[in-house]
Amino acid sequence: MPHPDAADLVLTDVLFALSDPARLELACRLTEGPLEVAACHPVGGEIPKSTLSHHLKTLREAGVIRNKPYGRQRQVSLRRDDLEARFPGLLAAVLSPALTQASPPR
Amino acid sequence: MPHPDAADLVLTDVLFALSDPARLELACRLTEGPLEVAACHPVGGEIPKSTLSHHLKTLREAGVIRNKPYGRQRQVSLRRDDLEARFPGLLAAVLSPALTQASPPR
DNA sequence: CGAACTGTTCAACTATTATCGAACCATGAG
DNA sequence: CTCATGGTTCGATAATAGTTGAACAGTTCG
Repeated sequence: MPHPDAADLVLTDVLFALSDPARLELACRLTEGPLEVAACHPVGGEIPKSTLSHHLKTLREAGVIRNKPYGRQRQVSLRRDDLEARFPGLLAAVLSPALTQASPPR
Repeated sequence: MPHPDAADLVLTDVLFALSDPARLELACRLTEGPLEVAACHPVGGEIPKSTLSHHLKTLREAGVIRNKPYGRQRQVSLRRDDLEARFPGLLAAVLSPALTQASPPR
């Protein structure tokens, strides 16, 4: 299961991966810590496994997340350091408005 | 020719608009100042007018650029202040790596 | 007015992306 | 080994995005 090197991250690929509401929302939740794939379903409700897996693949191939075996499941985590090294400030700038938008208004 | 209000800018739309290499490169050039549409062609070479107009539409509808009549042509400009107000730091985080990537490597 | 100039819109086509069921693969438990 | 569990991959279809020529619209100049 291939992950791009930190130095090879492509900005347009990262932006594209985060330009989908479901993927952006997941990236936000991953700032809290790693999740198993089963916990990566959108907040609204369950989606088919294959659809979820496709979104994870998009994020992984762009270098936004890491997806590694973890016992009989897999652990999904945000590649914070790699993203910060390659695109300083980007993650904060993208996720902070998304987080405030997600939190309950008032 | 509709432009979204600054308060209505949608993050995923902005990210999507900037996730295309040609559009991202144009956004970079617009940091230098406004351009006429004819000057918005990608650096590599000319593209059909209708294709260029389509990319400008994508950027405009996302709220990244403003496109206003200017004599017999149109002036294209970056909506820096509006973007900064809605998504602080985003533009800098996105364009600074793109700018260094564009400048001659050494 | 009428022609030239600058861009946008339209319509058709192509290409990429999303969605989802079914088949498949690996791991751990019995 | 066998079976259940947790996820990925495959293949087909639907939806969205990109590309482009041609037609159209606004502005300026003669």
